[in-house]
Amino acid sequence: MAQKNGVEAVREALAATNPEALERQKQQKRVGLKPLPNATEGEVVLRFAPNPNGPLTIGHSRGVVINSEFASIYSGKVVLRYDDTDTRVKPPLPEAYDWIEKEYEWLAGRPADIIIRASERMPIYLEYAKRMLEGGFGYVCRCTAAEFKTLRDNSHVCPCRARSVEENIADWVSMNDGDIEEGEAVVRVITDLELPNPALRDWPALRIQHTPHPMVGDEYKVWPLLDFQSAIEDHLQGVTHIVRGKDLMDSTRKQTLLYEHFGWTYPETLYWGRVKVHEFGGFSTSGMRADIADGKFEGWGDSRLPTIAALSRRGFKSQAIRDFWMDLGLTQKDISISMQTIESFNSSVIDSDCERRSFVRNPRNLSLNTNDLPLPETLQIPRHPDGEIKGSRQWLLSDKLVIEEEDSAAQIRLKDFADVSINKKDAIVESLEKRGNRAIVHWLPVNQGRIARLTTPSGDGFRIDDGLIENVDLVEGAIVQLERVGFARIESIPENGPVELLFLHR
RNA sequence: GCUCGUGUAGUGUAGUUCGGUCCAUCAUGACGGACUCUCGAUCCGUCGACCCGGGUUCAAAUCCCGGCACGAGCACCA
Repeated sequence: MAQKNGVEAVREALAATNPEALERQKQQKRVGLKPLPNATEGEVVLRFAPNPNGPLTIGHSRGVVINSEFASIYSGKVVLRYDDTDTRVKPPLPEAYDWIEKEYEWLAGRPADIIIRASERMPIYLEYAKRMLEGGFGYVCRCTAAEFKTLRDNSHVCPCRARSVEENIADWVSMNDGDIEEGEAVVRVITDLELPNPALRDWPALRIQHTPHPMVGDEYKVWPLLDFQSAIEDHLQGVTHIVRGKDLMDSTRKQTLLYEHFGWTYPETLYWGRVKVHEFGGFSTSGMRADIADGKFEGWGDSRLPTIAALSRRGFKSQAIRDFWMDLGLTQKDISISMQTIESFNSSVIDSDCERRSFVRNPRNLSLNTNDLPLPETLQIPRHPDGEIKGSRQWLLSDKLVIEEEDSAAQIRLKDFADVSINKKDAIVESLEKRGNRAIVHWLPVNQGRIARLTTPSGDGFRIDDGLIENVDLVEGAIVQLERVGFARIESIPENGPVELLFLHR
């Protein structure tokens, strides 16, 4: 119509039939999370359930941020639950429980409302397993994994299903007594074998593990798998909404089947997609754990690792990580993002309260030739160029100074000081006023500097820049912006030896 | 292979429920400029997208059908 009769004709037609369409606002980007389905203010219970086989990674931080944000929107609660019911494949790391608790609090800005460890609640899960067997909707399967897979893939009934409740209970007791070896029995949930997704058919709920648990020892011989433990616990904690990765979609379906057996209603469930960061690839906790053991990394806080510990150590603020995830929102799309994006959020958070310092890499020594011009004895340089931080740093001028070798040019401007020309080992002052468009470089009077070393994660290793840092109010742990270099964290200021600087980002 | 999910600029993201000034939002990025005694910050501008093909309709990013691509699950891991 618009083509034939013009836009006005469309307007008129719409005015007659659908006036609202004309008043539509210009598009705007929705900010914040979409509302949770079926959520009641004050009654929302969410959960964040990591495996404590290592500290939290960037990947986990999405779960912390999204769940805690929803909780805050609805004045709800978040249950921090340690899913530590695997003693062998991904065994828990005892220190990780405390780490995760602290990292959760750091990321969310407040502690989790409830903290529970699955391994401490084993009697409950075992009791529910027994009820399942007694109720006839679960059975002990003595097939090997391979045998069962063949049956399952062909929708054939496992012969173990035909056994009586009494036989099942007898096996169950033997399993728990440790009389059946690992791999020789498993408890399954009875489902419809015609389910289109083979993964759901008679799925395994508990298996035998004789390896001692790092936290509770060898008290239990039968351990629940994630889908069983998680399902029971979500119900017990009154979880109303589950927000998790979409790799767990099949878990939702399995757990829903179990809920139906028990007569419970499954929580509302939302998902996010897989995330990769260009610089890191995926975030495998087990992989990192192995690499650390192999000595490839210095520890969980190694600045090359995508752990929260490393990020925080380098100087990323939790606010930036929250802003980042909130900007992404909750989508099921698999994405691959760049650290640059997170860095940009971090810059916005830290720039206005980071003091500036001069750090001269690869220093070239020069003598200051005053050229008979009257020079001040000291220089006053702002701590922050935009006055976000009041006050100035004071430099005592001396007759020796350094610039970066790479900045060597015939004529340069020593930032906040003077135009000089370089002649062999001399820096000859030409003017205190800035004239022309010569390059402005950062520099340092030699006696104002202190030996320092800047470490930058680079590929599999590190890049080290030795240099001189401005020795004014250096505070261990502080993040400063090294002029023309980038943000860095002051790692340590030893009595003797170089100040250690860890590069953050530009 | 089977099951499930997802496709909007380089990267992310809004809009899709309920079709309508949507020549499609915002951020980040790249490029250019202004400002600034940092290569930072700030400001201005430019670039750049509805997976493909049909269909319904006055009108499709949005609804329908069919493809294609990508991802995940198919563990006695979480």
